[in-house]
Amino acid sequence: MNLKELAKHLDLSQTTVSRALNGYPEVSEKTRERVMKAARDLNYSPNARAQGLATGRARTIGHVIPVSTKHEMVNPIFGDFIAGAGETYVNAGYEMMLSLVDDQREEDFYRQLRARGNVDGIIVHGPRMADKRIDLLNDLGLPFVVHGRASEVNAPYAWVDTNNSRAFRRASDFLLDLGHRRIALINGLEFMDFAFRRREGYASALAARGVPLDPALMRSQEMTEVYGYQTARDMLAMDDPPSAFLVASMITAIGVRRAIHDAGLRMGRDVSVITHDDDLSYLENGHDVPIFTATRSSVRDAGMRSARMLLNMIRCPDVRPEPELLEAELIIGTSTGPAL
Amino acid sequence: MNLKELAKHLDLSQTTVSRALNGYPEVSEKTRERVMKAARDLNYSPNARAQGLATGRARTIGHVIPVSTKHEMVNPIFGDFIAGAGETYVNAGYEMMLSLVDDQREEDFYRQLRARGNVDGIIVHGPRMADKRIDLLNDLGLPFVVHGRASEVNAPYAWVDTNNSRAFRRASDFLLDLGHRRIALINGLEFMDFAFRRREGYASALAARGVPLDPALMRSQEMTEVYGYQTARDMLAMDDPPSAFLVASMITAIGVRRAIHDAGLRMGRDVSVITHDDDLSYLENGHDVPIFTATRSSVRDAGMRSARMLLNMIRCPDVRPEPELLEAELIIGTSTGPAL
DNA sequence: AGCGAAATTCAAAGCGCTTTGGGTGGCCCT
DNA sequence: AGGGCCACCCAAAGCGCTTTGAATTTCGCT
Repeated sequence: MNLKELAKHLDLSQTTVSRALNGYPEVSEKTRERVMKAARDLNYSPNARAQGLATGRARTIGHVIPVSTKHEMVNPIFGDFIAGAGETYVNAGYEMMLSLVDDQREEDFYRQLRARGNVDGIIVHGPRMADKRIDLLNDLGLPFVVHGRASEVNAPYAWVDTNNSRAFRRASDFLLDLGHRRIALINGLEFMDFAFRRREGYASALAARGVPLDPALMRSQEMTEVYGYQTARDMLAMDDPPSAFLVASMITAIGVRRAIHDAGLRMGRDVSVITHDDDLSYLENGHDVPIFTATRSSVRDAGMRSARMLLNMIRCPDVRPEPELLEAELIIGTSTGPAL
Repeated sequence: MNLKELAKHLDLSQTTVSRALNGYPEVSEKTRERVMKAARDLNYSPNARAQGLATGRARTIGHVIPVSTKHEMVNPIFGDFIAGAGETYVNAGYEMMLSLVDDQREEDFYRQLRARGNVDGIIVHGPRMADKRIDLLNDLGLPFVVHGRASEVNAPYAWVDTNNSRAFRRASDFLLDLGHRRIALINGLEFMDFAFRRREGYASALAARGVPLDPALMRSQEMTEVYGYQTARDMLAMDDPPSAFLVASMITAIGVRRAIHDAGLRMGRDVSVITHDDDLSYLENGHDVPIFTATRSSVRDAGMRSARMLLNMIRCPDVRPEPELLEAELIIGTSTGPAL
């Protein structure tokens, strides 16, 4: 069933039918009703490609997740981010296209995305510190929103980000206030911008109290459970072990907790742990009492905000969007206590 | 830059340029070279929508994830599945479209997907036991592959699934062999097909040894960490607590482990735990020695297989694909031991 | 009844590509 | 020299929609 057939069936021109369906005023209410009903009955939906070709807009948003050959893990926050964004798209009548792109051929990929015209805008995931993609996308003139930021990029661009440095500075202060001085940082990969910022927050807090940074207490890796376990285990076995851990994700923190247990210690008494909590749906941080003291910021919410921002940019191309900096809450759980 | 411009630039017809780019034989190697080079230089890529309109194929696969208003969690396995499938699509020149669809309006949604023609095929996620979608999709004639199966559906369809009942039967047998008789099942939502099958495997193993099923030891919920924790905590507080837990996911098993620790018990000595392990990239089950005894089946691999199967179906519409039943490995870790 | 404006409706062009159904020229063969 | 066959290239139609510009109908008023 296509427009032509529907029009013939109704004994109307394609023009009128198209206008009736798209809510144009030049068509009488009576015929509009008639057209709508017929469309429903024959369950007609316009062909998206044809519509796109005619209008020049794809009504599709691209989500591009970089995968490097070395680190091909898909960040577990992805599902929740998508859930938040997806909801927004559905309501606005947009589709969501997903692309995993090898960071070797990123540039090519974005150019093609533009040329092939299958998206009206894109969401950039996992920005690196001096991410080349931002300048490239600005050049291409394709609307985009970055989930996160790229520290060394000066050009303006739209982003939605958690205040990572502030969050980790507060978390560090909290531990310092409890008397901790040997505080380990179990960070994400530090070429990722968020991880870099978290380290900055941590470092500035320590510096403000005159606590020297100890490279032996700072690790940076992909945020798996095993990474948390091994790192904590190794650090706890040091001559001068940390009394507290600042951890970049719940998953990693769970590994840290395992190492603490294995070492026969108790979390929150013998060793303190603060983690960042993305508020993932399947990984609630305890129910009544939080397990981990945590800096919490909902990634699902970030997804919703990013999507909304991007749709606005597409709708009104000339208003420059205000970036959104989301503050993380500091949630006090049972995983922290005074230094012994 | 579009085909017309490129053709004019080369002083050739659109036909020839199109044919040169698409590898048709009716064009001399010399001009093909020339066309290719020009396309690269001017970085021309054909407009996907126009191409789709002309060919009638979208070169896009839809992934449909059901979200109910009650259970709006996105399954954490999703990222890994997508990673597996995505790789396959990239190599085949296909795009991936994601849709979150409320299970209230599923039927409508699939009809529209078909009518709007923005995908050539779809992957069905999270099949329920008597999933209506399968009959619907068979009617619609849109190629599809189900990740999982739907027990009460008789019509033939293409699927890729783990042998969940076998896996849980083996796991149960393993526990029974160790002398356990009070074995708790902490399952996923049992209207989900995989969860139903797992319970069957568990039940049949117990039945075969004459161990009666105890409803007090069987729980069915969305597979979060907190669910595992609360359930295990409650069960361990029973007068006649279980000596072993059979758990539906690593995340949930981590909650179970937490409850065991909190109760002052040791996993693998005082209480045994077996979990299903989807082999997620960020949640490796220990490094050298597995933490959990587990039934393991890579969901990433399932993603790759599903994608390949679907692409084959699209390529050769008349060969009926062979469904793939993947056996889970039983990995022996440190979380199980003889019953006391 | 007649006129102009407003309300409807329509035919046709165009979006950027693929593909059908010819053309044109070169070359071999008789 | 002339016919036939390739190899190569082209013009134009068509995919299903939107939108422009024009045609038709309706209606209020004088």
